[in-house]
Amino acid sequence: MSEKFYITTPIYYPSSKLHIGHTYCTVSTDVMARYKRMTGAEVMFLTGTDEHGQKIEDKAKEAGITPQQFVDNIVVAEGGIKDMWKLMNISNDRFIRTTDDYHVKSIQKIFKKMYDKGDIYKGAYKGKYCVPCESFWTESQLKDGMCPDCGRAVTDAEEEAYFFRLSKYQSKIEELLSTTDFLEPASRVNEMLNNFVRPGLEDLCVSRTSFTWGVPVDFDPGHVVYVWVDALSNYITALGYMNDKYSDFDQFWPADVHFVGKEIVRFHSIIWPAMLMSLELPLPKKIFGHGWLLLDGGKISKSKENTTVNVIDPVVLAERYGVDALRYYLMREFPFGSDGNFSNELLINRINIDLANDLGNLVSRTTAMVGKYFGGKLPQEQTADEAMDAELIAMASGLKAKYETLMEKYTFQTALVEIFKVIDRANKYIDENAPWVLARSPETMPRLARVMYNLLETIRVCNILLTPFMPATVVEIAKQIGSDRNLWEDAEWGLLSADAQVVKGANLFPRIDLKKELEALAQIEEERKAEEARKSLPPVEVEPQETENVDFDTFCKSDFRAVKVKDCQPVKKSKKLLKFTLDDGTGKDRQILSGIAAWYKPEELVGKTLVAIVNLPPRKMMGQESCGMLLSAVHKEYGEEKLNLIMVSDAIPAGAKLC
RNA sequence: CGCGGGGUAGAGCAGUUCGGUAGCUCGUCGGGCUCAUAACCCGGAGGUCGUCGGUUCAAAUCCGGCCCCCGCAACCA
Repeated sequence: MSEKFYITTPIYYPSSKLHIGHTYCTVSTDVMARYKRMTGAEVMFLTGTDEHGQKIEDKAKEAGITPQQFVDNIVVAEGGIKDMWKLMNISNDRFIRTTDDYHVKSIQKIFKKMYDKGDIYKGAYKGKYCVPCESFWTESQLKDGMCPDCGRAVTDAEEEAYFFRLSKYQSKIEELLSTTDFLEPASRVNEMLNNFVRPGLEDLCVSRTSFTWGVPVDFDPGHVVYVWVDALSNYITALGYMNDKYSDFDQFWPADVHFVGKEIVRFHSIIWPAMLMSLELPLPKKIFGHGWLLLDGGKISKSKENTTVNVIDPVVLAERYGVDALRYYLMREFPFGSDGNFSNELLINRINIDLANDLGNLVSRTTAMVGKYFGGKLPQEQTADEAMDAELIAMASGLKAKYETLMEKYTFQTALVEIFKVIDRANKYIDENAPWVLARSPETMPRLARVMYNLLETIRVCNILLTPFMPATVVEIAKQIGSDRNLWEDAEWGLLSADAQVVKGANLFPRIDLKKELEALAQIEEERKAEEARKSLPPVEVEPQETENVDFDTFCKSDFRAVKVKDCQPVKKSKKLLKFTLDDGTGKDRQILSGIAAWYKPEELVGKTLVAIVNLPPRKMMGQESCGMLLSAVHKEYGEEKLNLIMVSDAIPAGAKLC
């Protein structure tokens, strides 16, 4: 009986378009799934979408459509998530949507089962409530003790809700994380233990009454199941747990691995196993938290205003460079498990160096020579040269075992590095043997034939191992070298049939002009941004005016003065604050901190005459005292906040009162 | 002492689990080749592996102190 392998991506939240980070995660999972399938395992590869929740309900309302229509647009409509995975050549066996009927019914049963067991109980959700917004907030979400949305006062309030007894499983979870390799990479384990588990797990609120777009709690109208139970359970409902839609739960559960982004490691390594313990089901064998793709801005464009010049739309990138090139880059550039910097420049360089210069060129020069010297078919008479051939053959022969070890550990980057070491060696082998010299004399033709054969064999073995990463390209390469031995068990030396028909095909990976391409991408991105802004947002937006009057005396108490900037510095560790040393006419320096670092460079403000209110009580920010506040005009352009400091004529002396 | 990640050649990174000649890509300088996608191959220059101390025959790697950077958080009068 063959080994089974169940692997999943997270189910993504379709509140807007997916980006390259989602692609990264899904491609990784696909690579692993394809690898396992290749080795003969019975694979179940699941991905999907998490479609409920307040945010989607709100967005749908905004757009004037039903939540179901809204998610359909993003998930199944043309250019939606399903299309995107098709484009990326994702080989998922199943796609679950939490709005699928069978899932909804299963969730209700799961919820009931945990309730009947006593692991879910009815309690009160205590929090701060903003009446106008009809929203609950936690203490930490509040802004200066006020509603973060509207800025108005909040009141203590309680709402009836269901809770999951997470606390009950504390010690079991702690043991699971600290004594097994359930969660990888290990660096994430400490994070979980120190931050969440050891301080104590609190019971988890698993229902809401504040919105309706969710799975209804069938025994208590008005309540809907909150994200934890609804979303995490997808991994079992998609196999048919508590539903009739599928029936392979017994075959595939427990999952062999859940690939997840580091932001949701917490849910998968703490809440999910606790839920499964409650349901008395086996736990998945592993949670693997991969890293994030970070964007490095400002590298290409120096402009402060527009730092995001990287096109990160995977569709655009795949269209321009090919799906396989993009897949390769994602898997080759970053160690799976830690963060990496995504940039278009790295992408293009990687394609040029590895795929065009090394792999593509190797295939090209090899097939060209077999065509040129032998008309596409190698003769039987071949002469080996032990000294010349040994290293190449050894490397190619040993590759499969190395590769397997690395793939089993999810170290995709290193696996690819190993393959390309062999490809590099083959390029060198050509130089060492100088086939063009061998071709000059009839006596050396048998040797030439052997050299060619060794090259074809090397390409064939590498090509097989590249299958999970570049599923389309490997088919083309196999065709060019005339190989019909392309399976996992064929990744051994010496299997290419004697009468293989070699044909030189089109270039697999044309070289890309880096400079031109970066410019083109920057332009696409700019156009896209402008387009979006025009479509969805007003060009200029200002705050609505206050309707309440302020009495004259109160107004007069505010002391506004002209001040001159003597010095201005960024505040350490703060992205937003600038520290001003000001001349306010009193002869004593005044220090004010202002959150405007996003709009101004410190040095450009020195010497300017600004307006400040000087009789506000001093306030500490980031450990420093701020005495007053600088006045600015604020508005929005295409949804983007704009801020302009009030600058007045330098003819006005420091300390002049404004009234 | 809020939590975590990191500091290795001009740039970008691997190596740190389990100490033993410091490696890869780009760039740069010089050479070779002409089969190939102006690609390929060889060689050179360039590193006190953040810093100080400890353990050791031996430290990028283990231990301790410190400095700096980046996320999260906080702050944003």
